[in-house]
Amino acid sequence: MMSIIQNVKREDYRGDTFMGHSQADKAQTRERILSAAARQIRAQGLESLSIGGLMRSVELTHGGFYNHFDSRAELQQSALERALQDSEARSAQALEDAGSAAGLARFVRGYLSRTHRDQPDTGCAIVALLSDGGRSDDALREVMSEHIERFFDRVAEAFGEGAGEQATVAVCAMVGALGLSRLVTDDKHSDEILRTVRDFVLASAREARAG
Amino acid sequence: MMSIIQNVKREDYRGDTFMGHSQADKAQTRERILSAAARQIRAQGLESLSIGGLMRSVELTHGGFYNHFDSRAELQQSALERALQDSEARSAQALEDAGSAAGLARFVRGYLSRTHRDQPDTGCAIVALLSDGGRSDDALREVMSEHIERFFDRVAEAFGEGAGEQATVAVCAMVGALGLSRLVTDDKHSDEILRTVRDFVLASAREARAG
DNA sequence: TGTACATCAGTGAACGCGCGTTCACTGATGTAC
DNA sequence: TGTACATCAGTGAACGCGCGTTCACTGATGTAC
Repeated sequence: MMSIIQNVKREDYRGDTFMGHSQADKAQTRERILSAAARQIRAQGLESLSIGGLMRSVELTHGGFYNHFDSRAELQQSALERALQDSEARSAQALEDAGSAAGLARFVRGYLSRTHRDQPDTGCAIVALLSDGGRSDDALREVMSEHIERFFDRVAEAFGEGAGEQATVAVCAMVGALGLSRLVTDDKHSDEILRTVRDFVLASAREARAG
Repeated sequence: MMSIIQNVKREDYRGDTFMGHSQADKAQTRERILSAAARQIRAQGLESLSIGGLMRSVELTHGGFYNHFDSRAELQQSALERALQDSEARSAQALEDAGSAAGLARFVRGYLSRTHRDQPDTGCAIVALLSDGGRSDDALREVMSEHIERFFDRVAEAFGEGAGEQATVAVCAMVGALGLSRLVTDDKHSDEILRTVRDFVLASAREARAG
């Protein structure tokens, strides 16, 4: 009986969630935990990470956590880095052809889209963790700061030479708009904030690249 | 012996922290707790509120908390409202003569000052709790949303008729700039963000009021 | 190819700890006479 | 004015609970022969 049940479970798990015991399997499990954590902190904040809840969300039990991370603190740091990388990769992709005006416009439209507003867990970690950053220890703060600097640099590059100040304003306006649009409960006003700032940034970028 | 010590303590407390037992005394104690909580959540977030820590910070013991609030949840709501009112009162004061360009300029300079950046606990609650808001229950979210709407309205009014979009951009840029300036660890860059956005908003306001 | 053994990812009970909350108690204040 | 009593803000021990962390154990996998 027991072995039948076990076998059935094994079948179900194969290729699904259960990963076997090879080193590659272990790395894959770690990846699933980390990926879930990176989403969790963007949705609910750095302090919302609980080992029990996180492991449950990837259908494992809490004890196994320590096969992959030394402590909750290490997880927080890794999850923050992952969350920032995730969102950086996304914007990097959009800005890939940053030399072209189209790339920049595509990035701005995506950043200030309703989709981005409504899916914080897969979106920009800087906005998702804007208030959390200042409350963390120096190591976490430094990680955030570096990614923010890169964000500014990337946008400045896309805006082009001599438009550094316009790029700075654009980044601040985009970050503020996304954050505020997520809190405003009136959908129409929330949409309007996104639209208004999007149009402003697009116009500013056109002007910068033309001038 | 005991009574002497007691008397000494009473003397020390008189007019200092101990408040007696009248209704006014009770209200004053509640006020001290609430005021500390409103600063605490701006410095460390809504979830950082602990009854023990809070009561210790106003030099009382945890048990007495329930003479003033029903639960931690009620405290969070009250503290959030207080924090938002605190910061709204500040900006209202600066914008008091919003009809004059000087009032608006004073507000913008104060909002994007290093002082404001370096003292989140007494500053704008919207920025301090920008990421926390979305994680709270509907009641707290609604409170934040209403204050955000008022913030937009106030600034729009100061910008004047027909400059609603410029006002929207200004609010987003100010919120983003303050939040980002708090995370950037390089002081020079942090200052530069504040300065750049301040100059942009001041110019935008001048233009709006002139046009 | 088949068998015996070692490895180690994952399990789940157990731990100490800090939290929110309750409650019996204290003692200074305000009130009634 | 002085005295006896009621009130109630504040105290601190105690509670149940969920958390991070540990650890003895399981059993599927990979390896040695």
